[in-house]
Amino acid sequence: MVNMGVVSVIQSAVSEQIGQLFKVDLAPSEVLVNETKPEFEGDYTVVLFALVKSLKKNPEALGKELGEQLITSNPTLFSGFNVIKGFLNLSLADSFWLRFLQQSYNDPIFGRQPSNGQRVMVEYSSPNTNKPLHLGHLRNNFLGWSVAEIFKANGYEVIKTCIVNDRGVHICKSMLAWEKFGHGATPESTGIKGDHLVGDYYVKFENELRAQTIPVLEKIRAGDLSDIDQDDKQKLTLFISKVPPLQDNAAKKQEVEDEIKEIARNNTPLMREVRQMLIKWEQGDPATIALWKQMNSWVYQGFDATYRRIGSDFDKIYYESNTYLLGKNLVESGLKKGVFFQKEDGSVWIDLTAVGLDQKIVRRKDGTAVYITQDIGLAVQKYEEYKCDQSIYVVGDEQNYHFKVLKLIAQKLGLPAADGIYHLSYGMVELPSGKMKSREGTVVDADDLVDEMVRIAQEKTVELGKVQDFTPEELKDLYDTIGLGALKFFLMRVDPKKRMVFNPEESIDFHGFTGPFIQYTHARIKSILRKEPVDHQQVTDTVGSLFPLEKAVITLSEQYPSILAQAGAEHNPSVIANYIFRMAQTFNSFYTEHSVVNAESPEKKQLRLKLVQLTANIIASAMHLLGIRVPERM
RNA sequence: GGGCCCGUAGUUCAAUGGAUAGAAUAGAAGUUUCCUAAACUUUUGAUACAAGUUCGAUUCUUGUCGGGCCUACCA
Repeated sequence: MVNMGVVSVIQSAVSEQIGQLFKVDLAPSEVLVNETKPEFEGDYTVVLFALVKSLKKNPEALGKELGEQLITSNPTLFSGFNVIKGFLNLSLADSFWLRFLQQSYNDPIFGRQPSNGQRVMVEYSSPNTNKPLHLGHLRNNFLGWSVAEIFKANGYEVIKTCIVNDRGVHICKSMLAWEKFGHGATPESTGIKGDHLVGDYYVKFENELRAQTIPVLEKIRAGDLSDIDQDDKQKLTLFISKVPPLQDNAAKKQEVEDEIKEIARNNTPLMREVRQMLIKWEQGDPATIALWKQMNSWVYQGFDATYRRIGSDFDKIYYESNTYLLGKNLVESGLKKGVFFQKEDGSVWIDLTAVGLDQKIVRRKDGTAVYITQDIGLAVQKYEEYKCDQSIYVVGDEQNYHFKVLKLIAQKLGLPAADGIYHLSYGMVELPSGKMKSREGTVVDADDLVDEMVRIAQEKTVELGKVQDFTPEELKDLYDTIGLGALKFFLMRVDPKKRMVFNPEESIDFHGFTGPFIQYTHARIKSILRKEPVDHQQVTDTVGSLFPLEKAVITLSEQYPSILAQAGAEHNPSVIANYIFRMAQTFNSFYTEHSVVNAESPEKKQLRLKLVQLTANIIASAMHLLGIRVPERM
């Protein structure tokens, strides 16, 4: 890996000295180097315990010997050391930090890697066209966009894509409800944003469906199955027979009851009508297609506005209506290769029991492709179009199993795209009251949330009254910057893999571990730089030794390139969020303790100006990778 | 029934097997003649439980308890 951060320099130096002193081969990556804890003297610490055994030395002696050897062989790097228990604490020479500062302070792309010739695709957002975006989509969009930028920063060419789920029973629900209850309503006639309008009819459908389910369910409970479809009758009878033995097991009983309810829902007149509509859509019925196009176009107008607002963009958009038939020919070739097998009824399956999974259907008995087959087909199409080395799917963790199977099938089929499949799985966003449920109307709408954040940013800014000379356009821009910055930072500061709780009260806070805190740090630096230009002359050792807080800021700055590498390797923007917060925090302490403009000497002033400029560059760069803008003033 | 994931201060989050488990917020106490106080400083407070591996465990293993997700010829 091309990471010549100081940590890897130390690792190499230790590895080399161990080799010379003890004739032992130790890879640099095996040397454990940590930041020295603040209560001890030093900058970085080599942890020696692991070496003690193989070298047969006691930790103290080993540390002393190694420390002396390191200093004599690297006099420009190390200025001192101490050994406590098994920890070798190394101090790095001020001149080293000054050299680093001189090289980096004016580098606008500090930390970014040159092109590595690799191409990666990031698929994210992937909305359904039957309702507007919500809080969960925001986490997805922010993560996807950010990971794409992080990969660019690590030298990859990136293609951002989106698969729009524009067909299927869900959109038919909105269409049917609009037909029945819409009276020709349009976004223009109602003044409602297109995606919200369509979503309203989806809700209307669900409400109507709930009402229709009640009598069906009552009839089932009364033992009358005459209204139930043939295919469902058997399942239903089975479930009903399961209920009485489960009286003591509330959770299990609920599960079975839910299954029964689901069957009841599917046997309402409304659901029958919706399925009829889907069949008409698949047959290409002109009226159905026209209505579908009409309503989807409303949704796209709405989505476009939201995407523009939150800063999501795509290089290529796929539509499920164009891709849902893909993958059928793969089934044929899979059968020939013996990867798949056919059951008596004609359905095609793959047997994954050998790797601890189940059998999975890949083609229905009626010959149509299932979801996973379409996904494989799309993966192939993507590869043919872009030949990406990696294909990252930003999809919620409820689909972990799906992607595991997807990759396995692709590998068994020997597809060239197979090994590059990576599921960036993220946890659900929950509310303090629990999970968001669209059927219960507890979903936090994306547009509403953004509006609310921006509104609070405005309120707070007006209250502080620091930018009263801004034009109305500048103010609007600033409110957007702060409001969206707070929201994005809040959703990305957590490890993507983990579930997270969104508390509306706390997430609108602009203090502490938040986006605005970091934006504010940037604005204060810019204020200094407006007052005093940076002198580009070489900093020399005559400035005197570095104060702890000066050194702390430089040390953190130096870590930025390896933080970017780590964030990329882990597909994890929260690494950057945590880092940049720590950077801002440390800088603020420095800012309070030491004056830049009124520094003790002209040399110190120039040193600090460079330090301050480097910090501003890093903050702007890191925040950009999170999709967050930083203001000149706030 | 089977599989996967998660339990850390009141709350929301950190911690490649390494030093006395870090932050933020909430609570308590301070800091504006000085580059923007959306800031800074001090302070109270946590590894669900029980064994095991290890010089050393929040981290690895097993069990218990508590939560989530998957296990559809839905997408």
